[in-house]
Amino acid sequence: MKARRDVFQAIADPTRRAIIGLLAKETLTLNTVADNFNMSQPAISKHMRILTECGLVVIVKQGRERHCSASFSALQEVAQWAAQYRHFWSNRLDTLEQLLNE
Amino acid sequence: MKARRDVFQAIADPTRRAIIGLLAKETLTLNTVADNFNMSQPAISKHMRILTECGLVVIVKQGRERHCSASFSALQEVAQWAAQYRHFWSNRLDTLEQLLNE
DNA sequence: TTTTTACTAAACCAAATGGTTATATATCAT
DNA sequence: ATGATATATAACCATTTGGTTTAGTAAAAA
Repeated sequence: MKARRDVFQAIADPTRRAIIGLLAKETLTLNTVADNFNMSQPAISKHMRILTECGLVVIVKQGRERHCSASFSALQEVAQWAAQYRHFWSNRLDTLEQLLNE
Repeated sequence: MKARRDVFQAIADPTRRAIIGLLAKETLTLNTVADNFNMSQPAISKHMRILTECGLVVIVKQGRERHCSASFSALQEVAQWAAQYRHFWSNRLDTLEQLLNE
């Protein structure tokens, strides 16, 4: 697995986006997260590792359990990247879209 | 290559994000785009195909040239997905809001 | 102390990704 | 008609991805 994680690459996977969605509601243990998906616990463990490596999830060890919480500040990079192009779809359509919609 | 394209997966690659950045300034032919990167023309052709498949780029054939323009409405999905978690990092909301209101 | 439980780590695998080079094709210029 | 240009397509390749199963380990429960 790659050493340095990128948040854009982390959210590319739908399972990982779903994990973030779950953790937005509440902190969950790794196994509880895994219960929500149709895949093995080690698979979720791997996804969780990717999410922690880019700062989207923080894991707190509590006994034998791993309590996973989302850390949304890492999403700012994504939000800002998308937002820089916002004027292209907000006030007006870009010229090409205008052409296509005619 | 996968049949159905996902915008999250499309923007996961830094080269493709850079292409979007270029096309935000102006419409460019495929070769002109390729000139901006240290990779072959077929490589850019492939990236462009992924970008068109998820609606982020529209290509207009003009003679032997392919005029590529960004179509940013596909980014709304990304912006909205990130925005739903915005209140979690709202202490820095002012910065993002400034950006959005530009 | 023994056995569950919660998780990690390792070995493995098929498929996808991101690149290459070589070749084909259509259009434009001469 | 011939050659150059813009791009596509194909074949190929190494690496990454996303999953699996099978151990191992540490903590809790019995």
